[in-house]
Amino acid sequence: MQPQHPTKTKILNSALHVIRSKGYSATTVDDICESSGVTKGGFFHHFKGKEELAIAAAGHFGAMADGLFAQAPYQSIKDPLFRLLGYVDFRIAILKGSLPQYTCLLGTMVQEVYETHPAIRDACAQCITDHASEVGKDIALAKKFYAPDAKWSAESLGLYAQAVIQGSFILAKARGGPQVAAECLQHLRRYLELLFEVPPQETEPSPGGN
Amino acid sequence: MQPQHPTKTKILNSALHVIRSKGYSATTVDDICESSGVTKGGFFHHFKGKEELAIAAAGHFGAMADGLFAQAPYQSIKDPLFRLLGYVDFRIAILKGSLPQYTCLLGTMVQEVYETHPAIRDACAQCITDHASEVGKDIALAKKFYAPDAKWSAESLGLYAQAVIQGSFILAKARGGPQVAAECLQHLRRYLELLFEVPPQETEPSPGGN
DNA sequence: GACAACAAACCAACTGGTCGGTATTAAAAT
DNA sequence: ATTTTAATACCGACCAGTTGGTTTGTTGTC
Repeated sequence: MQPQHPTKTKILNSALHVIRSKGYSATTVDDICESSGVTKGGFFHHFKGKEELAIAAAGHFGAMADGLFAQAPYQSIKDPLFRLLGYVDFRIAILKGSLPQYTCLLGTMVQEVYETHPAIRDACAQCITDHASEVGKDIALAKKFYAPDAKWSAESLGLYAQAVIQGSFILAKARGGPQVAAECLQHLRRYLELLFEVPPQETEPSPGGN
Repeated sequence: MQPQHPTKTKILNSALHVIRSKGYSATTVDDICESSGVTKGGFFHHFKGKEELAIAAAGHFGAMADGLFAQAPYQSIKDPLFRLLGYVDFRIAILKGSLPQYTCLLGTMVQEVYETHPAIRDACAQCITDHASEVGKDIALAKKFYAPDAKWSAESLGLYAQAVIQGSFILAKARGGPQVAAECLQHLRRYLELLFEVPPQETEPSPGGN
């Protein structure tokens, strides 16, 4: 939101990476201090404690993700259905680099702290829900045009997409690489194509993109 | 496998529950000792350390799951396609009780330790893969009969199902209840129906009853 | 009396968090 | 213009409690 202090941002960015690779409980405040080049005093000046950091990190991650998807090329596609498919393709495309780079902080954290740290859980849940309903907007539009009488709700399909994404990250972690995740997202894409009865070969109605 | 010492089994069962509710890193050896009524000496008599416990717990969980699904009622369905759909329905049906009861230990642990404890990760990955390929058997059979020319592989669809299941657990944890998970699994079921072109209303070809 | 199965006191390393202090900047008072 | 005040940002030694793990001791059984 605000420009924010560079030190605080550095801490948050470090938290993003460290927590995604070690999990919340296993990352120590010292880990984050070392990784961000801040001392303990500095850390506790900006955050009341580890839990507050986690909550802030969830928000930070959510904001970064929002920006990433808002500026992604698929947003220029006019048709909501193909924009939706573009979203899935984009999620496949960003499965690059090391696991902690493309993995989701929110899914990682909720799973660990859902019972022990309700405040962190709620922060994660909020961000996930927001993202799901953002995607859900396109789903709702696509439904209106292509499958107005379908039994399923746009909201539940949006959540389903997130479930697939989160689950594919788990498999990617288990197998040590993003290939399974990509295959899972291909299945998700196929499901959407089937639901909306997309003609088999039609990939994209040539918007303006590459 | 072997009858195993009752104390060891008690420890493993406690580990199952405690780790699923607090995660691997956050559960202490003392937690498990207290929860299982064993002292530290007893614990370290049976396990070299926390990591070995986690690996054993993964195997224990996998074995329990194997038993659960092997004896589930849907196994009596003759047709592999409807047996597959029965599997999904069964997974929906067992979403009862508190979150740590129906949640998956393997998915919880890999996500936390995939980088820091390769041995645990591999144990989890093995169990998940085994379960996926067990389900994959029915998928392969169903494919042979109902969709022999489909482009997707039975293996990838089996992994996809696991991804959906794991992801739906994450959403359930975030939202504090199993309802989202059930809706996600309904989408998975619908995907399978669409892939295999199951007639809309046909639910089950009446095997031997519920 | 040997050995597995446990009990429980104990330990060194680590963890989240505190605390007194310093550097820098900006407003306020002179 | 200069001094005073004060607030912010940051440092790093320190602390009390916890952690995984060890050690020594006890029990029961073959």
